[in-house]
This record gives sequence, C-alpha cells and structure tokens, in this order.
Amino acid sequence: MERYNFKSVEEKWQKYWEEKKIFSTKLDKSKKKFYCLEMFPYPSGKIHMGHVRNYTIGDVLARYKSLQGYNVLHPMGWDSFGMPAENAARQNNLDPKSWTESNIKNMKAQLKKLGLSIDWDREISTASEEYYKHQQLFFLELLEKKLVYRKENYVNWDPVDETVLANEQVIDGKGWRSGATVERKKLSQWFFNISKFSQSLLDGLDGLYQWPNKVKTMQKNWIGKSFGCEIDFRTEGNLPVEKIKCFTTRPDTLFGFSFLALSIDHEVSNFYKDDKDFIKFKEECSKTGTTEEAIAVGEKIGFKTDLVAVNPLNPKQKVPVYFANFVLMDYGFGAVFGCPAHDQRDYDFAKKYNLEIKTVVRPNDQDETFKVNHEAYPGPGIVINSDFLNGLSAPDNSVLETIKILEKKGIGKKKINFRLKDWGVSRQRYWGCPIPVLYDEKGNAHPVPKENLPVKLPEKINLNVRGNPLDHQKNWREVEIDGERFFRETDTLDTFVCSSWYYLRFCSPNNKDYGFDKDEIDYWMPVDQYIGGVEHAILHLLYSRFFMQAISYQNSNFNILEPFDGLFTQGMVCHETYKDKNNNWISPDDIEVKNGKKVLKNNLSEEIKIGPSESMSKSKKNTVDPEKIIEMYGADSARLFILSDSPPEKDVQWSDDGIASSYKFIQKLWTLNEKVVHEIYQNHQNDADMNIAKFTNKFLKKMTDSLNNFSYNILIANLHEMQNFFSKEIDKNYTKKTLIENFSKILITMVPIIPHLSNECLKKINCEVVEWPKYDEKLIVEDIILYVIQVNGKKKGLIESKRNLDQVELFEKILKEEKISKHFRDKKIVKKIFIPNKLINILV
RNA sequence: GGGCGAAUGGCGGAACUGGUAGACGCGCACGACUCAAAAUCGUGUUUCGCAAGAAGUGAGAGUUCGAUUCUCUCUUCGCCCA
Repeated sequence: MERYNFKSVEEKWQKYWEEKKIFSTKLDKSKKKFYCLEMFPYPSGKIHMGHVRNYTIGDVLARYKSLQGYNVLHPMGWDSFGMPAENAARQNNLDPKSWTESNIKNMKAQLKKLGLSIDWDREISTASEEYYKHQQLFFLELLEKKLVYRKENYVNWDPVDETVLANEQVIDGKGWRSGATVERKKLSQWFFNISKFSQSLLDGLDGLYQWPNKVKTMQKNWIGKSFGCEIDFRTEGNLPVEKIKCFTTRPDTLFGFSFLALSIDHEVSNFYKDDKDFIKFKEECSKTGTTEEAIAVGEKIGFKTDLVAVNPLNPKQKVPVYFANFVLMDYGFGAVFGCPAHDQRDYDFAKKYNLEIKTVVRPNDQDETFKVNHEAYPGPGIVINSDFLNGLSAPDNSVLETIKILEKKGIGKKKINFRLKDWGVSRQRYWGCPIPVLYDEKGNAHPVPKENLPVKLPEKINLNVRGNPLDHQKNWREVEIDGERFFRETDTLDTFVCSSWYYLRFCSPNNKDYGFDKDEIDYWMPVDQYIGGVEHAILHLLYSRFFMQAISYQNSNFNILEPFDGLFTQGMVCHETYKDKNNNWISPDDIEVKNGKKVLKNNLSEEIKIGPSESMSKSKKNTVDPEKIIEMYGADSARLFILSDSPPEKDVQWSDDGIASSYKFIQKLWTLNEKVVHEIYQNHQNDADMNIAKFTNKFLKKMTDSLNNFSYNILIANLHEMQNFFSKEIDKNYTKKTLIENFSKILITMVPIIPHLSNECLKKINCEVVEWPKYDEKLIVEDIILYVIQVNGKKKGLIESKRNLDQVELFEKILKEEKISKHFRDKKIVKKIFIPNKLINILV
C-alpha cells in the first residue's frame, strides 16, 4: 500500500489542468451557464487566509456546478490600482507598476497552488491600460448621459500630506499617516449621479431573493429614504431674504419651533462673506470633520444672523436664524428648523444658546403636563401644546395631517428625501485611472476626444513630492489640440470605479474596442453567485449596482439592472492572539508548545499570554501564511480545514490541531481508497451489498443538500461519517463491482472539495469523472424505523420496528416492553398521539 | 441612541417544515500495538447519580400532547449606522 504523497499528486493535477485548459470556458448557448465570481483581490503581494477561504468556497461551488453540467464561468483578476502601491513605491523608491506586477505574479502562483478551477485566460488587471481605457470610455459615456458632473465639495484635507483623505482615513479627527488635524476644504471634484437612482436602487433590492437580508437592510438604511415635507419659512430682518426652504420629517413638531439653522454654505452666507466674525466662525466649523458621526459627536456651535423666521402655523411666533455646524448642505436644502424638545442635536444647541424648549409630544404613558427634561424626546406619542394639532398620534397621523394643512396654506408640500449622496470619484493620487478630461485656459472642462483615448498614466515618475504627483508632471499635463492649449485633469478615479464593472469585463476580456461584448453579456450575465466579505456590503455592492443601471440608462440595446443574482458573504478567519511579558504582539510562528504550555521559541522559559481569537491581521501578528500551510499539509488539507469547522457565513477559528486533523483525514481517505483498489472480494451478492448501496445513496443526498444550502461544514462532517462507516464495513464481503460502483460516486462528490486527492483516487480505480451522481430515492427510505415512545411528552424509550406500523400494532409492541410500559401501566390513558413512522406520545 | 443578528458540552459547531438535543471535528481519559516514545487503531466523553432515574439548548413567562425551533419580556455579546 502506498502512502499518499500530496506534493507530487497536487503538482501533477495542477499541471494537467493547466496544460489541458480544463477550466477555460467559451460561450455555448446549448448549455446552461453558471457565472461564479469571488471578489477579486488587491495584489498586496501575498495571499492571506481570508483569500483561501473566499476562493475555496467559490471553487467548491464552481466545480460542483460544472459537474452538474453547467457551463461555468469562474474567472480571477486583480484590483490593482490603489494607495498601497503608491505608498510602498514612495517608501522604497520603487515604481508602483512594477511593484504591482511582481505582486500579481507571486499571488497568482500562490492561488494556483490552491488548485482552483479558474479560467486564467480571462485574467484582468484594473491597472492595465487594456482595462482602464474602457473605463475612461464609460466615464465619457456617463458624462454624455449627464450622469457625471463637476462640483465644489468639502473634503477631508490633510494639511501636512497635502492630500485628500477618505473618511476611513480620518481617525479621531486626525490624518491616519501624518497625524495632523484634518481640515474641511472645498475642492472641485467629479461626481457620479448615483442619487438619481436612489429609488430604483431601493426597489431593486426587493428582487434580490438570493441576497442575505442583512446586506439588503444595510443598503436600504444607507439609501435612507425618508418621508417628510418641505416648508417655506417667511423671514424678516434687514437682509433681502424673504423666505428659506427647509426639509423636515417632523413637521408635526412645528409648535415646538425655536430657531432655524442654516448650513454655513447656505446662500444666505453670501451676505456675510466679508464679516470677520463669520469668517472666524467658518474656520471654527472647518475643524469638525465632514462625516455624519463627527458632526453628531462634535460640539454644536452657531452664528446668529440678522434674520428672524416666522412660524408658518403660528405667525405671531418669530425665532432667530443661525448658521450652525451640524447642518449639512447636502441634506435637504441645507436648512433645518429647530425643535429642541424632540431632537437631541437641536436640544444641545438650544441649551447652549438659551433658546426656548417647548414640549409638543408626550409619550403615550405620560399626561399633558409632560415636559422634556435633560434630553430630547424623539419617540412616538400624542401631540400636545399645539393648538389644532393636539391629540393626534405622533408621528404617523400628525405628520400627514400637518402636511395637509401646510399644503392647503400653500407654504409646504410632501417630499421624499434620500440620505444617499452623489458619489465623489476624484482622488488626488497618482496610482489610479486618469480621468479623461481636459481644461482650457479659462478652466472650462472638455471631454478628451474618444479617438484620443486612452489617457495613459505616465510611468516611472517621481513620487516623493507633496500632494498629487501628477500635478508635477508638466509634460504630461499640457496638451495641444488644434493649436489650442489644454491641461489634463490630474485627479484619478476612485478605485471603487474599477471594481464596479470588472464582472462585465470577465465576460469578454479580450474585446479591444469596448469594455464588453453584447453577445457575451447576454449569455453570462448576471453573476449567478457572488462571494466575498461582508465589509463590502454597502459601498462596492451599491456602486456596482449603480454602474449597471448607469450603463443601461438610455441604452436600448442593453438592459441589465442587477449585476449579482446571488450573494454570499463569508465570515473572517480568526486566530488566537499572543503577547509576551512586555505586551508585544507575538506571531504564532515564534511560539512553541512545551509541557502543554505555549512558550517563546527563542526563550523557552518565557510563557506567552494568550489573548482572544480575533480576525487575522498583520498589526496583531496573529496571521498564518497560507503558503507555509500548503507546503506542510497540501492544498487539499488546507481547503478541507478552512471549510470544516464553521459555517462559511460565520467566522472560523484557525487552529493548528484543526489543520493537522484535516491532514490526517486526507491520509485516511487515501488508505481507504487503497483498500478499495487492492482488497480481494468474494464474488457473490450478499447483505453487505445492499447495506453499502443504501449508505451511499443517503450520503449522496446529504452531500447534494449540503452543497445546495452552502452548509459546507456539514459537507465535511458527511465525509467523516462516510470514512467512519467504510473503515468499519470495508472488511465485510462486498462484491467488488458494488463497492467500486458506490465508492466511485462518493469520490466524485469529493472532487469539488479536495480535487487533487479525489481525482487521483478515481484514476486509481479507473473511473472517469463525468457528472454529479444522482441518488435513488427508493434506497433512502428506511425499512426499519426507530419509534420514539413518549409518556406525557417525555421520551421513555425507543422501539425498533418495521416501517408503516399502525398505532395499534405499535402499542402492542410497547406493552411487551417492560421498561417503557411501566411508566403508564398503572395510570389511566387519556389520549395517544401518533405520528406515523416517527413517534407515539401517550398521555396519562 | 437606532437597525439587524446571535446565545446549545471543556472548545468549534449539528438538529430538514415544532417530534430521539449534542451529528461531525477538536480536546481529554482509558486501552491495544511498542523495550519506550511518536504515529496508528479501539473504547468512552452534557451534568448530577453506584444505579434505577432525573435535570438540561442565556434568564423568565406563554402557545402546544410535545419547543433549541413559534410569541412576549429581560440579560449578554457581535455587526452595521449614528
């Protein structure tokens, strides 16, 4: 009997798959298609366990579907633009392009070692000119459709690095790299008009039956549809302003109105642009970040204008108008009416500036004398102190009623508002897709003529400059067309743009003229199963959905609205964390087990402090390198383990014992197969044959069900049960034919999970992998049933008997069982509940 | 603060539409093989109890012949939004 040599077997099959182009796919309308896509990686240099998990889950599905006869598209590519390359290049005096390319080469080799069924002929890299030139064309098309526009907007500005920061790069109000206090700065930027599709992006969610509800809820909240009304507030004072428009979801609290707050960018601010105090106030405001959270947490400050606003429901009431830092120009009309009693921000503001706090809603369990105290009451209840609105239930009835009244008076109207803002795509960075726009000497923007695309990113430039390196590329920036001088846009596109359409490119990666082929798209799209981390639940998935709609918009020959039919979000890979006596993080690689205790490798007397298991991260040093694992245990063991311990949608704990156990299991399977190949069998039919056929059919059903439900941990448990069964039964007298027939089917079900071992085993028993084995329903039905006997709902025993016994027969059997019948023999039987082939419950 | 979700042995986790709670794996214990160890194989492993038996799925209630599963209240934890 041979011992299993995973190294040579895995290499052999990987070579075979590659040389025979087993996984290369072509459009074939005679076959049903299945598009299986995993989120493509950023080429950081090395794959991590998260990739192993993501791509193993996808590979199991792709291989399973392909065995089921689908024409499977399973591509892979690289999300290769982005900051890490630029940072790495800057630090090490490298070129982002070559840094990225060598990372891709390395990671591709690592992925190949996992034995993934990927069509590498379709490999794409978003940083390649071949890819981004199509993206530039899309940009121009969206510009033509007026879905792209330019506007001034506030950004998080790092005054030390002279660069714009994304919200997640702002930590406690400071730049993540420089540590400088982040400022609000106005810059002219390009925007995608995603808010135009707010309603349709919201509606689309209803049709996504194969998406986790969690993700749909998150997107729904992000889009943030709210129902309310816009109100025109009449203003008085010595400025030529007659009215101010506000949006509110709570017009019913108008009687609690005590101030009107404007964004500092509201048009009224034009009257104060030379006012020294106002300029100072604006500076003050710019110190707060632009995120909603920063605004909510930060101190609320205001600047009193010379205006007063009139309460539309109570014209006698006139309240001051302020500029306030908590009002955003993007939301509503950049103006809100303040009702301190029922909104916490308004409450904080009113306290600070000594404004009236009038309670106009009481909770249902309070009476009319209820007064807001210490904090605002935003909850439901009954309207009070509000003249003709009194007694209405808030907010549902009272809001509708108030809107009706305002509409009748002609000073307000019903309005739907969305929280979703337009997508700012300008990034002041080098390593991204150039925005195909030129500016004339007056600063007017012009699209780059399509025939002049692509706008190539200049290579091998000096990155050690402040701000955007492209600003310093004079030769690249300046362009002459028909004798006129133009300057290139130096901002590049947000990398989320690249990942918003890559799933289309995979369908026709070699089309030189356009981003995709219509024929190919019609066949392959939508993605049947998309698999990735839940961290992309909002942005990436929403942007991709938007992009699909934007491409289909005003496009009669193309109409796909949702790119991803099914979505699966896998959990993270976690590992214990370790610290030494000085609280430094310690890598698992530097630890050894001695006498059952974990100690430092280079100092065996020092015991390690074991911390909680957390998601693997470089900063906590609790990572395990997949390459080393594959080297030690092989790809099949790694694949098996990463699937086995937890359901794929939940976090999984990496453990050394776990991977070792998977490795042992691979060996056991091999040994089992060797027995099947070499054992000598008697050549006559007997009971054991029936036994093995029954087991196999039940097993096939379980495997099929587990695969269909994404219960991959159960899938592995099934394999263990199978191994336990055969290791006991193998020595019985099977007919060789029966054994091979059944065992080969079992091996085929293992192909998606541990492809190298199972293909090798199948070869050894001379069996071709043709299709996913079907099971025989007749062989799954048990003849002998274990009936559960309950007395008053409590289990008292089990009786083994034939199928389809009726109640009377079963009861007779029970009476013969002393152990069970003693529980009810002396008592009066009130009722018997009988579930055929399952249980009987005797009530006494 | 709001939304969503989760809670089952020493640990990770099973249990399909309410019907044998703890599949499978890890760990642990004992045994076999061995001069010995490792590896391997076998047996056991929710708790209490010598046993018969009883209790038991975060806590408390409810619906039901029967609840890990359905309903309500609470506690804790996680994620997202603020």
